[in-house]
Amino acid sequence: MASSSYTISELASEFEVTTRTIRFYEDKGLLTPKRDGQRRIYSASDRVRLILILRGRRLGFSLDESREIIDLYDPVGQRTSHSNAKQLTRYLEKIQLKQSALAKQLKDIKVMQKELKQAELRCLDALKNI
Amino acid sequence: MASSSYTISELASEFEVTTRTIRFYEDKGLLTPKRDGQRRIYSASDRVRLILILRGRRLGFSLDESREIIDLYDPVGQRTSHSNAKQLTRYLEKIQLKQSALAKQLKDIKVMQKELKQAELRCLDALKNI
DNA sequence: TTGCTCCTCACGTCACGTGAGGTGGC
DNA sequence: TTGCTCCTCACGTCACGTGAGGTGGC
Repeated sequence: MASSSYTISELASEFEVTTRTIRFYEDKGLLTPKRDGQRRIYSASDRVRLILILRGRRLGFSLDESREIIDLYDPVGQRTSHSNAKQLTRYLEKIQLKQSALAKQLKDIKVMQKELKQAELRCLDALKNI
Repeated sequence: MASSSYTISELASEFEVTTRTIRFYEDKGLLTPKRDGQRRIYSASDRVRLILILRGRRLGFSLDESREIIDLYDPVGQRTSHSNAKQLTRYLEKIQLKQSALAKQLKDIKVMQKELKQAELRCLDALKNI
């Protein structure tokens, strides 16, 4: 495959964030693009990490939580820290914690959707009766 | 029904937030409790507003967005601002905007759940093969 | 008097927004 | 030279966290 690299403004416009936001994530150690002189060069994997960070952001995660999520996606076995049972169990617990947090959020969304639906109906009804 | 009023610490412990957080919402005009001397007295409707704010917070909404949500729940017809078709249409549009935002968030959650499930399986598999 | 809960500043932090001022190659 | 995109400070903002220091009634 061809060289898949990106400039900061390419990523910024693709994901509709400011360049400041992307630089901020680098400052916090979440992204580590290469450099061409002063210019930042982002790889395909940098781009994937950014996608994960921004999805976390949309769900209200802190950067530390997104950092964890990225670590959780890291394939098992590619890191020596996962090579023993103790680490794997700890890792599994973290995954399950995130899962229950997501389940709770899903519940919140469904409740809010139901309530908005009702508000919509009340509104349509009021419009009809004008 | 009996007097349903609450102290700040009662609400704080019920919803697991700090009293600072609740006072902050008052500072921003989202809550307007009565006073008994210096002490704040929260009504049942203050409590409902707090519930809505905190649900918004769990979904990553800003306080201004939560303020809008609260307004959207406000029953049609109890506010004169809704008495004409133009206002009702504007209101309906806002509801539908929120609905599509929630739909997007729901999608994000489902993707993340799927990925965490895969990470969980990889992990369980690695544990089995130790 | 001691505890407890409440209160009001007020400075700190996190995740950026928003200029200010400067550089580099078509 | 002019534009464009990139860069590095650095101060501002939002949503609180976290003490500091003080009050009031059992």
